[in-house]
Amino acid sequence: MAIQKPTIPKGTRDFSPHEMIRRNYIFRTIEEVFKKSGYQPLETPAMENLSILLGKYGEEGDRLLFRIINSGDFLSGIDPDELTKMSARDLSKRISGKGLRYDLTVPFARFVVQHRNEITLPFKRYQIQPVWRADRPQKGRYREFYQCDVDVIGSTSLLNEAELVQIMDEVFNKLNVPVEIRLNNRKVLAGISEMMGVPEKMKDITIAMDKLEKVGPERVTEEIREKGIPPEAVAKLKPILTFVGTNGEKISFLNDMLASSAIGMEGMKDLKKLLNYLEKSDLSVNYTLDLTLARGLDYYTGTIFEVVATEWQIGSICGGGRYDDLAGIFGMPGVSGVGVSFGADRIYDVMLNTGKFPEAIESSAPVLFLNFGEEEAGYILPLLKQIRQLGIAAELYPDPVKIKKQMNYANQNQVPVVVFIGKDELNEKMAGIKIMATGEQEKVSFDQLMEKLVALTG
RNA sequence: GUGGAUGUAGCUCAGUUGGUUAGAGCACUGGAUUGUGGUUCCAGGAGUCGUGGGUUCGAGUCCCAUCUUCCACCCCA
Repeated sequence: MAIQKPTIPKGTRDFSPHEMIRRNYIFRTIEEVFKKSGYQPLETPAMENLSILLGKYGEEGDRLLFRIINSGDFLSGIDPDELTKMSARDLSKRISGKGLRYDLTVPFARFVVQHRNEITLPFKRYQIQPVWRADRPQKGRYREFYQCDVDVIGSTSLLNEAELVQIMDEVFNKLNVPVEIRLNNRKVLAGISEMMGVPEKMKDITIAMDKLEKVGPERVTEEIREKGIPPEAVAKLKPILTFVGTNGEKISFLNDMLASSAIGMEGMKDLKKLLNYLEKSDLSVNYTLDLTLARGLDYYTGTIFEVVATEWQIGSICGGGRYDDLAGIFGMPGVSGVGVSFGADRIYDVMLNTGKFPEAIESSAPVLFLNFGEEEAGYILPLLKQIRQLGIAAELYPDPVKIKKQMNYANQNQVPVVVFIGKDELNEKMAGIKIMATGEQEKVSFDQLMEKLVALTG
């Protein structure tokens, strides 16, 4: 058999030890913040039944779902004549019943409904797992990527929204990534389309509005007109597109604009309340009311969030919102949830490109014992056990190869402290300690060795 | 899903209008230094030129297909 070069599927990646150390730093930081606010861990399967996933993310989302072909003879029961006439779309329905999860929110809603008798509402959970989308890969866009979700389900209080903003604030503070949090409310967007007299066109309008920052007001109104919305309706939207002001000014402006829309006023009430909570939350991050923020996922109904890094353009690095009906779709109506998702891979890209990873997280073990031979190694084994019991990561080079090579290993792995115990040291009952950064070397008695290593690595 | 670029050693890249055995730097391995890394010097290994077809006496170079990566659109973390 011909040897073929090994490859991995499009849009997937391997993570080297160097990358994993940095990725784990991100995951750890995020998880700590989640835990501190009382969220509990949850994991769900990589695959879900397609009936759970389909129709939750809009038409585009259905297209981007990875489908898993049925096991066994998946063509049995399909008439061969029929097969040739079938569209790829219809065929996929017949031969696949499972798909890879597209996000963590829908599986969470499914979990809540399925285990409703085992959990108490409100239920707060976090979930850090990969998701898959059959999108075309680009910068900051992968087919397999990690989401870090926090959600609370079974509470309509806007205190939950405020808590999520606090979490975003703390996470990005800890990671030292400057961001701007954008807020909006789907009810306000519904109010805007109602005010325009075309409530049924809300989706078209919001998708177009979402592009305002990118293409400008002219192109937005143009796109909306192309969707068959009458000019007098478009004219009503214009002042909203061009309005500039503080959060407070936007609120009072919209209050007047949406006075005739019941749902719009409801959204305004929510926004006002949330902004009021946020003022009292002692936040250090910038948060702005962004009337053009739409969010693509179909299931959002209330508050929506999006976070962008201010120092590196890569799209949103965190996003989410409130969903009133997701549990209802699975047969548990009247249970509202709200949550946000941190995009770990994009956060990694931002931190990498803006140099935010701390140096201190690099080294795997701070102490390396050099290997001078069988006898010396035997002597080092109990020392290794001792130092590890003191909570310091340490390793013994496995082969008695040239010291130059062992030193090079220490250098490459950024080991800060190297311990020499060879024939000479055994005779003197002294250990050599070398500080790699400075090149300094000293000898200490075996009695003092542990104490010295603790001092050097503490 | 639409449009456009890209691919030569582990990495970053040279390679003339198609013409002998495809090069460099870094990295790696060995030596100068039989117990001391990050500097220097010397030597060495390493490439089915993304893959598969085609044109040609002859293809890394031209043509077609396909895959990868990247960019824009769509959409999104």
